[in-house]
Amino acid sequence: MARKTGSHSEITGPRIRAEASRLFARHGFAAVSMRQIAAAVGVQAGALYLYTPDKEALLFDLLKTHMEELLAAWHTEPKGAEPLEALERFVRFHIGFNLMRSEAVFLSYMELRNLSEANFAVIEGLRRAYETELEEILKAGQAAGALSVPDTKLATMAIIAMLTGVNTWYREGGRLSRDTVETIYWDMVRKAVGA
Amino acid sequence: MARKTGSHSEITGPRIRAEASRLFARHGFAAVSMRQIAAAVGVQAGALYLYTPDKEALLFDLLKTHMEELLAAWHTEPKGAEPLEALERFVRFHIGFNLMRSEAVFLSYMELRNLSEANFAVIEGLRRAYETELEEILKAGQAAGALSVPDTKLATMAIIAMLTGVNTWYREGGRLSRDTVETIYWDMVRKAVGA
DNA sequence: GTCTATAGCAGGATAGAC
DNA sequence: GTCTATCCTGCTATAGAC
Repeated sequence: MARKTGSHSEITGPRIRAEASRLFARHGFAAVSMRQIAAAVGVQAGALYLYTPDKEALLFDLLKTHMEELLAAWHTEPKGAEPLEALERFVRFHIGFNLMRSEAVFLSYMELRNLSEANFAVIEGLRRAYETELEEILKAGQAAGALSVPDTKLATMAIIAMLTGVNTWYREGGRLSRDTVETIYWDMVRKAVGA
Repeated sequence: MARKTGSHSEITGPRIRAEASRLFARHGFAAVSMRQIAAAVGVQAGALYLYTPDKEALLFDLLKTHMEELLAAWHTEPKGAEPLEALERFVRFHIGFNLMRSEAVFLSYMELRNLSEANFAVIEGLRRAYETELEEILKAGQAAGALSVPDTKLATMAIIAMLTGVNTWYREGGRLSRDTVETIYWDMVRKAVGA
């Protein structure tokens, strides 16, 4: 029997997260109301509180899940045997994954200040762990003489900023394919680290 | 005669912009109330409307002024005679200016979506004009054979993202001086463009 | 030019019916 | 699990006294 209202707990939770992510990315966390999220999902505002204790916890859940999936995805990538191979994999992985999850990436950069101190520290820790992955590649490459940078920490920050920047201008169906963009950026990174 | 309340139009206007900039950068445009800004300035909320027609116009004024000052400052820089000299000047200028105006830079990246369509277009135009300055340097360098990039447009975006990223981690009094950071980044940029 | 006061509305979150 | 109704708070912006 069809009915207007009923139980949908398995589907409503994910839909709330998806719509919240979309709305937060588009308008900003503070500018989006619980009523707007509820309307996008197709439920009443009160129903959201069955799935999250409050608005901030909803944001935290989105950011934490994203960062954990980013790290998990990177860890399943085949490791390059040589340092330059590992670096190329990182460059391509970062661009590819970030374009695939552009909404969540955007949130992770823009909405950190809306987290409580404790929750901020958690996300910050995950971000640092990811950055360390790249820095270790650079250090290993430097030690092996496969590349040469003035400062591995600064090179790490520079490369990540450069790669993440792709998200600000890349549009599907534009002038260049994702793969071409990855290749061009890999070329610039390779040269930048003196390899 | 001293008095508690009175005329301060010459000083209140700039103070409103300064406090609004600080608060918007720290908490986000949507999360800051007109009451908070007024309290920081030391006036009542109603008084703000003598200086701005509404909250969005206040943000637009901050962003527009910043972008215009950025372009004006760049245009007063001595131009390099050779392409590589010009590129080095751009790199050092961008890092230096952005660190000096970190609040406004942050706003210009984070709060664009809180502008009306028309105001957004104005800021976007100024940003594009600035990017074009770098792209012209790269094109000239490419034509002169002083450097080699796969794509000047992508190299422009990559370099700007990389340089602007300094703002996310640089802290005065940290491990490296501003000048050292500029030199390290210039080294990476120079190599990245194959010079 | 600034103040106090307030109109008019929207927000987060909860209570209790179904 | 969802809905309706509501509490309480805070917001932008304006009116009118000083």
